This record gives sequence, C-alpha cells and structure tokens, in this order.
Amino acid sequence: MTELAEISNSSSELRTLADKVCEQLVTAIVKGDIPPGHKISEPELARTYGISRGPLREAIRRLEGLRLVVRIPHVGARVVSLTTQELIEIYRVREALEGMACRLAAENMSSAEISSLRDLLYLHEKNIEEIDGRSYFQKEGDLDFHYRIVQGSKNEKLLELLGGELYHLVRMYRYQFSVSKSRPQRALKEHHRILDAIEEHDGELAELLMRRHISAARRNIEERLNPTNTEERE
Amino acid sequence: MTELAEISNSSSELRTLADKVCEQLVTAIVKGDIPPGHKISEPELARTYGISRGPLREAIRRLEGLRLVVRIPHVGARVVSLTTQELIEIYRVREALEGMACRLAAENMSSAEISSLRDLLYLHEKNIEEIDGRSYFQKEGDLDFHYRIVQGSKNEKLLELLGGELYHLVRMYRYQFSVSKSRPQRALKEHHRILDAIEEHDGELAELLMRRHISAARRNIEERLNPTNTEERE
DNA sequence: CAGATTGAGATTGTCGACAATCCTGAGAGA
DNA sequence: TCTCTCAGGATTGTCGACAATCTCAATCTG
Repeated sequence: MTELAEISNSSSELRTLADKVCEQLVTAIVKGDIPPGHKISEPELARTYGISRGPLREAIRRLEGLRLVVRIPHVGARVVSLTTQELIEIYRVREALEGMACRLAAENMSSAEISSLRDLLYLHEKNIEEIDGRSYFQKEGDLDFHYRIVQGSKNEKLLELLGGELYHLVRMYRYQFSVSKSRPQRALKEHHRILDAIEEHDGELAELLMRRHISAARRNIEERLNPTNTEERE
Repeated sequence: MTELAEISNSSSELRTLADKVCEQLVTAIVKGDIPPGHKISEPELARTYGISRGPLREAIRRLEGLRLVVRIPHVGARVVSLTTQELIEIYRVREALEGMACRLAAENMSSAEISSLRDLLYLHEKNIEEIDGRSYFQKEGDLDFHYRIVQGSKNEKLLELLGGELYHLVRMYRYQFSVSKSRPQRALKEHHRILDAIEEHDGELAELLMRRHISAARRNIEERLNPTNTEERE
C-alpha cells in the first residue's frame, strides 16, 4: 500500500504533509543519509522540512510502524540499527513468508504475469553480464523479483507484511552493508528454477525452492557477518 | 512489545496518555464494543476519554499499525471489518509464520519451558472436560498455547508479528464470530502431538504438524463461512 | 422528475504555546 | 579525586485554536 503510493504518486501534491515527510524520511533512512542509531530530534527535523511538530510526530509514528525507528516514551526516537542477530531473524521470517507466497503464486499467477516475470529475469541476466558484478540495478532487481512473486500470490496480507516493514528493512540492510554482489549468477539461476516451478503450478516445489533460496542467502550472511566458521558454502 | 506492556503494566500510571487510550481502544475493538466498520470520530472519542485530540490521534495511528483500524486521509478512520477472504489470508500467514516458529521452538525451547507448556495443555484438557464445549478459557487458551510456542522460538521478529497485528486480529475474529467451539478435543490432541515433536527436537516434524493444525482451522473456517461445499472435513 | 451544484456544517489536518519529563554538567561533600 | 546532588537547558507530551477538506442535503436546472 505504501509502496504503490510511493511509486505512482512520487512527487504529487495531493496528500497530507505527514505522508510526504514520512516518505522522505523512509528513503533517507534506507539509504543511510540518517545513519542507524542516530537520534531523531523533533524540533530539528521540523525545521529541516519546514513543518510543524504535529505532522512530523505523525510521520515518526508511521516510521515506528515500519520498524525503521525505535521510540522510547519521554526520551525520543532513534533510527533502528540492525544487529546481526536481528538480520538473521528477519531472513527466517522471509523464508517462511515468501515460501508461502511462492506456493500461492504457483497456484494463482496468470500466464501473462509469469512470462512477464521471465522477461524480467532475462533483463537481470543481461545486466549482470554487462556490468559483471554488483550493479545497483541488480541490487534492487533481486527485490523486484521477490516483490513480483509476492504480488502474484494474490494475498493482500502477505503483500502488506513483505512489502511494508520487512521490505524496507531488507533494503536498508542492502544499502548499508552493500554486501549484495554476493552471488548474482547463482541467485539468478535459482530464480529461474523457482519460476519454472511456478510455471508448472507446482506449489509445493515452488515453496521448497524459495525457502532454500532465502535460506542460502541467510547462511551467506551468517558466514560473512559472524565468521566463527570460515567454511565455504555449498 | 505491546504485549508485554499490556500484561506487565496493566493499569499503571507510568505511561503516556496515548498509550493508555490505545490500550483501551484495542480491547474495545477486539471485544466488539466498537463494532467493525464503525466510524471513529476524533472529537467524540476525545470527549469520551477526556483527553485532547493530540494523544488520541497518536493512539489511532498506533491502532492503524496494528491493522485494527483503516484510515483514509481527510475522511477519517474506521474499525476494520474482516471479510472472509481476509480472514483466510490471515490464516495462510499464520500457517507460514507459526510453522517456522514451531520449527525454531523445537530447536530452542528448554526442557523447563516444554514441561511447563505440557502442564498448560493438561489444564486445557481439564477445562474442556468440565465445561464441555466452548469455554471462554479455551477460547483464549488456544491462543496461549500458540503464543507460548512463538515465544519459544526465541525469534523477536516472529514475536513482534504474531504477537502484534496478527494476534489482535485473530482475537477479534474469535470474539465476533464466536465460532471457537469448533473442535476443541481434536485441536487439543493436535497440540499434544506438536509438543511431542518439539520435545524430541524434531523441527521439521513440528513445523509440519503446526502447519497442518492451522491449515485445518483454515479449512474449517472456509466451510463455515463459505458454504459452497458442505462436505465434512477429514 | 432525475441529476448536477452549491453552500452550511462538521471533521480532519496543521500550527504554536505551555506543561511534564529527561539529560547534562557544575558544584558540594566525603 | 571521586561520587552524589541538583539546577539549568533541552526535548517530548499535551492542549486549544485556526485552516483545509470532505459530507450531505437542499436547491436549481434540463
């Protein structure tokens, strides 16, 4: 819901002040312009954006709902700073949720949607070959693929959860750790296999493959950020 | 987080006004005192609770985060009214999330926690025998079992999601459709089987059983609320 | 008579000011 | 010198008032 507004109504005037400021704050936090752990001062931000504290508080409240800031009564709000532990927890949630989304997508996606998604994968493929390695496009492109599958599940609740709080947190992590060149070719191959299963309307297999896909990403993170064992994955 | 505050700080004075009003509104909505679809008028509620519109708006904003109200800019907020479709979607999300929680609980719960949870099940058993049928206690007791498992997963993100938005929505559904005498003995038996798997630290089986358990509840709802096919389950 | 229009009333969005609480640092006492 | 206390400053929480927008009904027109 927030996503659609962000995309379709990017710089429109037709919304409330709190909405616009909230959107700006989301991108600022996700891209790291406001670093993790940074104190959020209401008067300061109010001056910065030229609005009163009322709408600003409303925007901050919404950021709290997106889990991008943490607020303590009478003390203030801080930009969330993900620990390795929390990041891994998020990936477990993604594994469960996107696995289910993938199962439902296999049951509910139309052939038009499927072939359109296949095109997207070919586009990613081309981009990887050209730029060879971590490209900004692939960075968000991977999220695009996952996002499209969640849309394909036709489950609004899943879309709310994965497209809301979790989506922004994952984006933030990718920007700030910039660890996304991890395994583009391999990931792309897995994407194709997942889409194969969806094309055959094999929900069970689609879920299994998606869970493996995300689980592999999680183990990748565990190795990089918690180098207790240095053994190579796979 | 909200949960802990609600339980441990039930009627304390040591919080902000918005917090207290938010808590009261949550129970009012969950129990149906404010019926689904009802318009939420800021001035009216402000008079009712004897506070200004400022904190009230903050409380409403938080309710929106809990998915208990839906807000439209310049129009107002309404109590969410679940459609059958949405309810089923929620159960799909629960299936995925609580399945994962159950898998992690099998890996992470201590023996003390497990035996304490077994005691809880025996207590439910006794209650069902005595009152025979839909008892208010079993109603929330079922949620207790699920809640304890989520806690046992030791995954904060899962606890946030399942103990926050989804928890309240499911509670609301149970109060308002009061359809909970559905299958107490059978559900209790399934709970025991799930706990068995957790006790043996068999995460894969525990996840499978929990997913079946919730999936059965979902099909139960589908039959009752969408009586296209009247065939008996199982 | 049906449908569009406009204006009154009410509601939501925004603002600035005041009160309550918390953080910081200077100073007194051991 | 170290620790505790407490006052000053700043920040958050709360309030009432004003402006912008929506709703609804009565009116007007084809």
